[in-house]
Amino acid sequence: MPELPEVEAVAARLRPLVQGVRIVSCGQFRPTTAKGADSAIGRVVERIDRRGKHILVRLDGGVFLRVHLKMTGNLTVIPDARLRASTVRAWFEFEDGRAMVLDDPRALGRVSFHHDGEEAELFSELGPEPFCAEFTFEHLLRRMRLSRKPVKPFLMDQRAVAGLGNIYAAEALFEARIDPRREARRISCGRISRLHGAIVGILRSALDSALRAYSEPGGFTEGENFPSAVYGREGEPCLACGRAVKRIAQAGRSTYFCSACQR
DNA sequence: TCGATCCTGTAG
DNA sequence: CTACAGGATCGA
Repeated sequence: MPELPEVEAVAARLRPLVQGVRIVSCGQFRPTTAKGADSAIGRVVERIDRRGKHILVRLDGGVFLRVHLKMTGNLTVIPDARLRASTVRAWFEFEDGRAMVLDDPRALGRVSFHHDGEEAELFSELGPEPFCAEFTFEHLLRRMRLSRKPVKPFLMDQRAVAGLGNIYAAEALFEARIDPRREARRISCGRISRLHGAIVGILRSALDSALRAYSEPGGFTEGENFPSAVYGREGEPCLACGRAVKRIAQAGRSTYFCSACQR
């Protein structure tokens, strides 16, 4: 489920619920789910940050929990730590009886405990945040010139820019009218400029709708999010030209695109 | 750079 | 039953 916009929405909803609360116990589904989680016991949550698709739960004493939701994870607060859904894979009980839980049917999501000093190394391969000044057209150009990957797997690998996944990479390439199969380094300056704008624009509007969806009373309403132009629309008419949207496999993932509009 | 792998659920 | 899933890592 989550790319940068959804992860940011999860973090935003968490913030007011956990700030200043002390963790008194924790548990996990399997020892690989939340490595080092016990070290969080007795600490107070100071802040929730996000870096790419990672959620950082800052704790007192210069440490943090890193949470990655992978495909189907969700990080929420439940009112009673004892009443956990069967899909909860890691939980952190608070003094007041509530709990922050990693709920993930597919159990791919991970939590890990770190000292602040490890942060730089932890994210040394992670590209800049798409909404930060560091993510410029020049930066994208430079990175693209170095990669022989097809541009869509290139965008998904988190090193050129953090936070894009299978949906928004496809959507950005559609908006920029670029063929997802094209080698990154063989794409012209003009197209890269369009792509840069499309990445920021797509993530911006997806973030807006994710924040809206998460703030509504019903909570998280999946699918009601961002209306896709190409993702998941195999065989349906391209919104620009009417020809059928295609689906191909790239690096083991589905890629949706319009072979007429994207060249 | 590609395929297998981690996991479970759901759609066809 | 098989295919596939809004992710990422690992080894060949």
